[in-house]
Amino acid sequence: MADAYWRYSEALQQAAAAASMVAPAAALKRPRTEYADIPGGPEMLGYYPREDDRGTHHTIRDTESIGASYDRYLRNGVSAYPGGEPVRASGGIGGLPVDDRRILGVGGLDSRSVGYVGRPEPPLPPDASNTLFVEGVPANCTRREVSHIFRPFVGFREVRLVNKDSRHPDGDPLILCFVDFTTPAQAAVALEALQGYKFDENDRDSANLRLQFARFTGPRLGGPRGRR
DNA sequence: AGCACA
Repeated sequence: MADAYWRYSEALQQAAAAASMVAPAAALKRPRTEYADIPGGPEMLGYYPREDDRGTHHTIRDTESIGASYDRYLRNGVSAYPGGEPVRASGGIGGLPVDDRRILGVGGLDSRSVGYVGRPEPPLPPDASNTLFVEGVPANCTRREVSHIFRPFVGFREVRLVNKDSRHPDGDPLILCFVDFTTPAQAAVALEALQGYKFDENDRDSANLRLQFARFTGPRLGGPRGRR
């Protein structure tokens, strides 16, 4: 898992470096002659002894070229960088099916929850609800502990734990968990991010969380077995 | 479909 994460970081750096190398805008805005006579010029980027001559403009230019490189990187995608295996946007980190688009695009249309890089929000499933149904919570788990897991997610409202008897007479008591979010989109973010979350990373039992959208109880939704 | 609270 650490391996996958490491490769991801490396891919980002290499992609950015490659993009800046070939970006024509960068070549135009950085004439070789400017630091051809400066020993170790490229390493001195951002440092100018005579700031009255060079400061402002060059700072802006550097920012622009970096932005251009990043734009190019975004357009081409991670898999465009030469060499190495492509890193997929939905690549699982340590087996976790984490979709970084959903994580980065937290909140989506809701301007109050903007705080990350804006990305188009993936379509929500038709059964999406603002409440998550969570299975796999250990029996000795407290409400406070579950809250610690879900609280960082934008739109988190509250968590409810419900004790249920095991179907088997000798089984451990089961804990059902419901987590409320403000919007279904915010619930979807937490669902994707915490799917398969290992509650105890040491315990061999390592209860994994299974998250779904809570289904609506009671008479509605087109009758008892209403499939539209 | 081991889905409850309002």
